[in-house]
Amino acid sequence: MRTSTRPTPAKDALLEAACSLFYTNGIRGTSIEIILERAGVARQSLYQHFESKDGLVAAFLNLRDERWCGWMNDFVAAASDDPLEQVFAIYDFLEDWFAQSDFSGCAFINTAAEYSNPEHPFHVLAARHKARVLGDIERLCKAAKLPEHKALAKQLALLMEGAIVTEQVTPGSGAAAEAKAIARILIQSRPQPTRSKK
Amino acid sequence: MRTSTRPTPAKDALLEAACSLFYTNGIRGTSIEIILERAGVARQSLYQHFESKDGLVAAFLNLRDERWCGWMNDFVAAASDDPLEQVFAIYDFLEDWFAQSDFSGCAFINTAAEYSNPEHPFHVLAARHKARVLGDIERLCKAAKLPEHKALAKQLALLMEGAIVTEQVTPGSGAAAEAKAIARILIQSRPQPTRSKK
DNA sequence: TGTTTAATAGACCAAACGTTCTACATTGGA
DNA sequence: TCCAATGTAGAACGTTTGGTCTATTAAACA
Repeated sequence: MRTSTRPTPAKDALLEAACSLFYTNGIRGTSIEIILERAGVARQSLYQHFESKDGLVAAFLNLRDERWCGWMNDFVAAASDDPLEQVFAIYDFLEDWFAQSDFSGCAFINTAAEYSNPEHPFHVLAARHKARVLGDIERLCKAAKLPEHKALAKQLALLMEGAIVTEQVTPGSGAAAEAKAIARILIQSRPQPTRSKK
Repeated sequence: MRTSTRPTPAKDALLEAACSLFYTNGIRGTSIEIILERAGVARQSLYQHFESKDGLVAAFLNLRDERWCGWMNDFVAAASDDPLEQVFAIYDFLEDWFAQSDFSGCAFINTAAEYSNPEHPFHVLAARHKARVLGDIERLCKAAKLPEHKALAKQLALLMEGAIVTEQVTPGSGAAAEAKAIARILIQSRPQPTRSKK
């Protein structure tokens, strides 16, 4: 057997350290050395559980995807019972996220930036994450009975990306509230749901 | 004298190579070695004209800022005589840019992602570029006599960022047209300029 | 003409990096 | 009790990286 598959203390510590360091310092900006130090784990343990740095990166991206989507969905679900309010709560979630001390933009945008080739495995994982988020937003729009919910979701997702990078490049710009305001206008200006149709 | 200051063939070749490589492969993803090879220039020539890799990076960022803003302003100016149409032309410019074969997102967003610390010199240059772009958009909005032109410009800039990263992570998503459509809605839903006021 | 100045080629260096290897300790079942 | 799994510490390896040093050439110019 080359690499273990079920979690162990060392593996967990490594993933946790990788998650934090890859996120804040980027992938190329984070050395194996620093990860080992942060995790308080022996060198060999890394290669016991991951076949290479790239393997650890992939694990980080998958974990981050799972966690981030969980955070957003949990926040939105807890924000209100009204499906329409849940849509707007997306941007309240962003505001919370931006206020976190270690906020460094979106891990997947950053990864796609570091690995520009769209066919690079890491870039593919980034695109997959964004597709998943878009799906979540579509679900919220549908639940709120908003007309053309898929088209609207694309717009709301674009606003989200805009808010994230604006806040990343220029912290304190209040981009989350800005995006929320735009979202409100977009939804208000929508054609009303035609309850006729046969 | 340590480093020359006026342009020379070798310096130009280096800057050109750096501009292209730093943009598409990122800063940490681009070695001095590859830059020298691409520029067809001797190793020593680099350190004759720039005090270090970081110096070359700074030169790249300044040049890129100058050029990109020039591209956008030229495009917009050439697009129409109508100031309002010029505002919308921002997103036509994006569409053109996205279609370029070497499109790799915004060099400054990418740089801010690679150097997450907002006080890092490169991050600062990124933020300064975005501030400059925002200023350009404000100018366009003001020329189009759009009410609350500064607040509107912030929204239009956010749409721009959203379009850029959406297209970067998921090429072919048509984010430029999407952003333009949202911009249209935003401008239409604005309060009309009150020509009364005293 | 002789002197800068910019350029070249390529050896060299120390550090960092990802990775492998060896040797040893702990621990929980079979 | 013994084995296998999981862990540790740390040396070592080959490569890459950013940067320096030396030596040489070619053109600009007073």
